[in-house]
Amino acid sequence: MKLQQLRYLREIAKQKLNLSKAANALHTSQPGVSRQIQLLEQELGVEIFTRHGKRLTSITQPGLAILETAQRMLQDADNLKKIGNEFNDKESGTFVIATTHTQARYVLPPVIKRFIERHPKIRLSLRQGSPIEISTWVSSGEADLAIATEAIELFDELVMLPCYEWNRCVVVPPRHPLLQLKELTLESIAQYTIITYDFAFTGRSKINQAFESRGLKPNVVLTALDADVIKTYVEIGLGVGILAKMAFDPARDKKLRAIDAAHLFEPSTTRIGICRNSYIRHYIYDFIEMFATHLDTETINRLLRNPEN
Amino acid sequence: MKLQQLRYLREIAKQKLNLSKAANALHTSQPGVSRQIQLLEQELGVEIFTRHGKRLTSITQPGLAILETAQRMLQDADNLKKIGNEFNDKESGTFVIATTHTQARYVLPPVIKRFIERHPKIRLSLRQGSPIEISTWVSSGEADLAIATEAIELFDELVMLPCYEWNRCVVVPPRHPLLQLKELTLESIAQYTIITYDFAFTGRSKINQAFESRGLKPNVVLTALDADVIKTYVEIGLGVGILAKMAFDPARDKKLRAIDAAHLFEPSTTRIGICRNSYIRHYIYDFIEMFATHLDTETINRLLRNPEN
DNA sequence: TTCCATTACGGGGCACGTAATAATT
DNA sequence: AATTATTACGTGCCCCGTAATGGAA
Repeated sequence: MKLQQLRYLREIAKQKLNLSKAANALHTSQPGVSRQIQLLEQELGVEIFTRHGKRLTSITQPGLAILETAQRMLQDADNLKKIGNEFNDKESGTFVIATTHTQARYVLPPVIKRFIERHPKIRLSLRQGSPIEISTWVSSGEADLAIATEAIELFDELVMLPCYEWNRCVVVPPRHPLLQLKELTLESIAQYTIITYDFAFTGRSKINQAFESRGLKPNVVLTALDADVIKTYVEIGLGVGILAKMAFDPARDKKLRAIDAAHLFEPSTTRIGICRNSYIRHYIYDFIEMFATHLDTETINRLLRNPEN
Repeated sequence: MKLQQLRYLREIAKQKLNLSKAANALHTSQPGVSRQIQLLEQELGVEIFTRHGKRLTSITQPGLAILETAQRMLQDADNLKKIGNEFNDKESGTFVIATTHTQARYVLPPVIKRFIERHPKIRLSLRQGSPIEISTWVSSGEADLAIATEAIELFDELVMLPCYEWNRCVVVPPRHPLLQLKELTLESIAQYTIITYDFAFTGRSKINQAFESRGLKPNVVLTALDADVIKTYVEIGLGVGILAKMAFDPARDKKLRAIDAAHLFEPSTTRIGICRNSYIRHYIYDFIEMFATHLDTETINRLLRNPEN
């Protein structure tokens, strides 16, 4: 059994059973891949794929089990390389953070500034996407870390590290009637059209819950992928915005006013997602601790071992 | 990077850094091993071993990390083969149970009888040893399962599945004074010389605890590795025996009398130890469920994922 | 007809074995 | 002197790439 064969296998699965595409993606020849898969099947004594004549049509039951194990082996092979780099040259390497707009725009900048000051030789990159995309990237090894608020509990191979809780605010144009109220209520908000995050994003479900629990049906006229869009539409008077408090900056957003809404919605927790089986280089530990000071190396390791404590 | 290289690495570590012995154990040549290790070190960019001239003297820090990952990869490689066999021929295979005397002699026989009736083509073997040895075998993959009562919590890579609790009894020759008592007490036992299990065996520590908590210093004249030896010496009048209740069979042990001692000593729990990352063939699930009916496949899988629930 | 997997075949790289060497104990 | 790791060197296997073939859509 060769690691190559497992790489071929993984790529075929990734390319939805198209062997030619897999060969292409791996910059090798079609026959080579075909042959190695056959050899692997022969060695293990089972068919990994079902074939209709000369097409791969599906993965067999043993094939699934094999694929799963193969993926872990390949990840470990990557880990070996990471270990090599780690001790080889501690201060260079790559670091891919997958995150959502809100984090990238409002939370991460100061952290990243400190990080690149401390680790100038690390090639850092940010990949922005939806929570689902983010999780996929991390679990496939394309990214090292996910930072998001929702929907990353779905992936088995990711371990979630709670970082901090945050609340929401309501943003309105200056002189908006809501600014006159002594205390902001859900009922008063519901009188206006609402602009907020898209579903499956930054704690959107918490907003829905709050309104539903009071029997209110808010009129959401626009859902956006990021806070900047929301603010823009609030500015032009399309409605009131509900967004994460950290996404409002009085110095910057002079054309808007924010009203604290912490008492109206459940707080959300932002988490770091990290692939359970991946080797963690020292600068990644360092980054995590910068981002959430309570997550020191020891704590992280404990959480990685016992996911649910 | 080649799996062979990792095998060489693992074997060198196993042979305490003696490269020649490793080459021998793997039925290959010394230079081949040496060379491949060098290539691996070169590829990963770190030294795995420290060398004094031409001797391997120790494993470096990165070497340790590499070794650990390599071992998991090799185990996964084994798992792939197991998966192959599993689907290839469901009813043949091998099954090595590592266990202690007490289990092998008094508990396992009926279970094993049923097992070989149901899976006649499986090559089953029992390996008897001390709890430490047993754990080592399972964690190194030499055995599939450990069945024991103590000391198997020490190995990180083993998951323990609690099977059943058991208590102790005191065995004495016929017409022994202890048989006249209305109720057996630790004080009355302590008046006699005692024969029981060796340290680190079948719940020996529970026995010590009980006496100590009453401020008693029992006079243990003989410690044995198994119940048969204990019984033999009790028969010849050397003292009273304390052993697992299941190790006394009135039909067989006609020259002895047993007195229940469940109220004197904390019960012990017998557990199955299984290597966290190994692929479990269906007949092994089957065996475990025969041994402890509450451990069905689903329960086992859950425990494997969340070790401590 | 096109796309795609498999079979056929040849070349080159590399893993392994034997032999020789060097360094420790 | 004995043990043990490394270097030198040749051979054979096997992986891979090109070309050709055979099924599916």
